[in-house]
Amino acid sequence: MLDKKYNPKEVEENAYETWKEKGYFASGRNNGKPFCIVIPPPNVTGKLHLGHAWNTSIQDIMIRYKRMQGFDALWVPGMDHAGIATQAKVDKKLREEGIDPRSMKREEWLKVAWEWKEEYALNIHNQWAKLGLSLDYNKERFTLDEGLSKAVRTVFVHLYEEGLIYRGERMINWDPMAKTALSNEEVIYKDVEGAFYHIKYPLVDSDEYLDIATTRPETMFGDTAVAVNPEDERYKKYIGKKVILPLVNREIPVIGDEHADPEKGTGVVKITPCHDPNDYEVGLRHNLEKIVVINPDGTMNENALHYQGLDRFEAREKLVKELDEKGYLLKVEKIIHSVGHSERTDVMVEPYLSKQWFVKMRPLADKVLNNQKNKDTKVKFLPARYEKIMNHWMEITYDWCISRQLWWGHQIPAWYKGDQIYVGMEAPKEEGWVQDEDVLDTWFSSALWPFSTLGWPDETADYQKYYPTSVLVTGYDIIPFWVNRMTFQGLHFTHQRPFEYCYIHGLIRDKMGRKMSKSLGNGVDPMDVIEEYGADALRYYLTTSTAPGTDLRYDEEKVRAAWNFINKIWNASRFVLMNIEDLQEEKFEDLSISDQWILTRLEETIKVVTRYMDKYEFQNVGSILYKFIWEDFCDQYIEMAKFSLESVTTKSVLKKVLGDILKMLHPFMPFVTEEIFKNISETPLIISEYPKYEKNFLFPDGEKECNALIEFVRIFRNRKAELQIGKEYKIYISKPNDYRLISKLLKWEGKEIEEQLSDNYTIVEYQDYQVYLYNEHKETLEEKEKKQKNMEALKKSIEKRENLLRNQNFVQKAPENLVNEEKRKLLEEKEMLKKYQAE
RNA sequence: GGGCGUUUAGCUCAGUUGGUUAGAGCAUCUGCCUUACAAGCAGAGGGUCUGCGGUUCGAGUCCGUAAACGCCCACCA
Repeated sequence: MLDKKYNPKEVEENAYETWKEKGYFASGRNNGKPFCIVIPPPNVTGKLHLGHAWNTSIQDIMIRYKRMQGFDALWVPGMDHAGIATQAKVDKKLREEGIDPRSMKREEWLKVAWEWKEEYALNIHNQWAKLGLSLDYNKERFTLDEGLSKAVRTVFVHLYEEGLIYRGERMINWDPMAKTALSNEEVIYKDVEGAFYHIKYPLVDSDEYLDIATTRPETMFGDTAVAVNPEDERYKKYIGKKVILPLVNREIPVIGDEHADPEKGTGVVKITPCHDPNDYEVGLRHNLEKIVVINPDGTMNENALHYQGLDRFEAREKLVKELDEKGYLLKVEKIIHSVGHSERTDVMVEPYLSKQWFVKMRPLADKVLNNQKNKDTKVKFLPARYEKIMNHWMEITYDWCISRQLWWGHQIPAWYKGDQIYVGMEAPKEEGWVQDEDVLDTWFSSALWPFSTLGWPDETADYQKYYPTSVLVTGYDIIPFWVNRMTFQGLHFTHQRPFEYCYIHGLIRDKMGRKMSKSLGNGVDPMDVIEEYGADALRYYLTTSTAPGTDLRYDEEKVRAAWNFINKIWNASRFVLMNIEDLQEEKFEDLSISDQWILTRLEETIKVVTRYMDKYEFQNVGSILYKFIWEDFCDQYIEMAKFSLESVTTKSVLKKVLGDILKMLHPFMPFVTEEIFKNISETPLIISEYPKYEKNFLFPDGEKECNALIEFVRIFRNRKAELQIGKEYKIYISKPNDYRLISKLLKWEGKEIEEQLSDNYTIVEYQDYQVYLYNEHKETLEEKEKKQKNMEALKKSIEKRENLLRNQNFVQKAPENLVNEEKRKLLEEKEMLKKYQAE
């Protein structure tokens, strides 16, 4: 029997271990159709946040639902090594211990990193358990494990051989803090305060000068030209002349190039090929000299005169001062402009000329775009509009810079010997080959996740059975990083989409709608929420509060409301359990109208819930179950059942309805439902069969009759409340009917009288039910006003309906049942009005 | 500059291919300790569905347009 109070801590304590030990999370337990989800692997950098809790709860609902429906459900767990992020954290930890991480040997450092990984993996496992996620731990993978590394090398070698991976010197995004290259997707543009520095570049052999506006004066040491637009009347006469680079006193040419926009700045732009992507292009067109002035760590190098060794921002400040003192600074205009920042370290990204590995994107992106045109093979987004985001990125794509100057990751399978280069699965056998020091972008391995976790490139049984996967669940923010890349790698290497559906959810925000972040201090730890309200309440709240694809504002009040709902279920279950203790064999004979009503409502609920579950519209499932359980089952049926608790039929119905409710709720709130279900079944709920819509439990006549009864009770209570009648009243039943159930429901404290009295009564009626209600007090003034209002509303409604029915367009074009319905209502309203008038 | 989203009750959000009087939770008001649950029960009030125009017998829903807020992309000397 259940405790008097619902206590999530007790309920959730041991269930997870039991499920896990008994093997219920494991795939391959039955011969059902495969249903597979691979978890978006969390980074081994920290703890899971609310976004993870949301993301994984959604997946667990899908998996538990399909498992109960008899699918062979596989949910693949795993984690991501998260290159830059993890390396940054490990380095930070080492520095705090007084160790310079870069002074370590690579192997030693990796040992520390793996220890870090183990520690955080344990942490994540504990959190998954708290959340109740039914992951198949037999299949767990890590992006750096052997199998996945093999997949990574296979893909790299293949793409290289196809010419889709190349090595080249390009302008890339450089993170001076992590000292590594980044892909374009890892650069976040932020508005920052900066300035246009107007600098005087004197023309050679002339008193004239050009006014150059730049936001980055410190790169001037690397200027190798000044550009004007060839169409610009103001400046085209200077093309071919030379200017003197201030302080450096180097002569550089004035060139004509369309990159110079007459509308922007002063119309004259300095060209620094090594420190600006556009300037780099200009440099190539005009064959300009390339001068690097900034070191990989963001300090100025030997080309920056006496600024050598200074940090780039410090150098800027001092240089501007010097230019001013020497009369080269014309003016400083403060501006707000957007500047690229590293996603992980948040430092300003430096455009940098560097030799890196790239994936040639165009052919791969085209595969995605073409595939999305095919209805049968495309990745189906839920909601569908997110397909546009994928397509957009695939249209504008750039070559993907995949090499990272890090230690934590898959080392690039390329070896060098002098000018020779070898790319292969293993190191060349001969002496003297040295492997590329760099590792691959984390997303390079994540992109293979849906098939590498299932054993690819080997044709394993799992790969054959579960691939392509059924659904991928992720937030819209990582479509460009991850969804796109999985899709093109999947299409290229497995010739199939990696997942049939891509279910997109939003981001979690705080109550004010702001992103949760450490700096704002508005983050919420899901473990704290679980501690207070339980995982079931958190899961139900997260998964039923918004429509797919929209953001969620975290609101503790709503978690409390979810808790409340569970408490209600708990109490209703207690009531049922304490009354079915002696039930031997279930019988569904001689069903009362209330039995028929709840059974019919149950079947209808099963039908609709199943439909929405199949569409993954959990918000709708949530509200339907909430209504059915709280209003239909608790407020109506249980109240009616109280008057026939000794009946085997009533007990049977209570048990059946409760059982099916628990089954439908289980994917959302696995712990509490399993705990209650123990009391009514030998079979664990997690592997029980999901309810099926059964027509032989539909009783439309009984349902209708019971609806009338419920409606009459509602009206009676309503009238009684309006008339402010207390316990003292008399009733006269004017139409013969079975009023026993009603009298119990209404707790008619008043006296039933045998004949009708003449005054101070109100008729309460609905369909076949009619009673005269006598109160001690006269009708109040408000009551009269109310009646008047009702009459007016009725008259209006009647008029509206009459007009509608007079409209031949409506009568002819609208569906017949709708027209009939209108007619029926019109009659009903007219009759009601008549009665009002008669009173 | 290009694209997307949001705008519905005091607050947070639902609202399916257009079809009863637009719903829920929380909050508010009234009355109840009715023995599963007072974290509850029975009732009540509260909406120009952002504005304007159109299509339609009928629009919160479809189309056009304007506004506010938010997001993504591009540019940013």
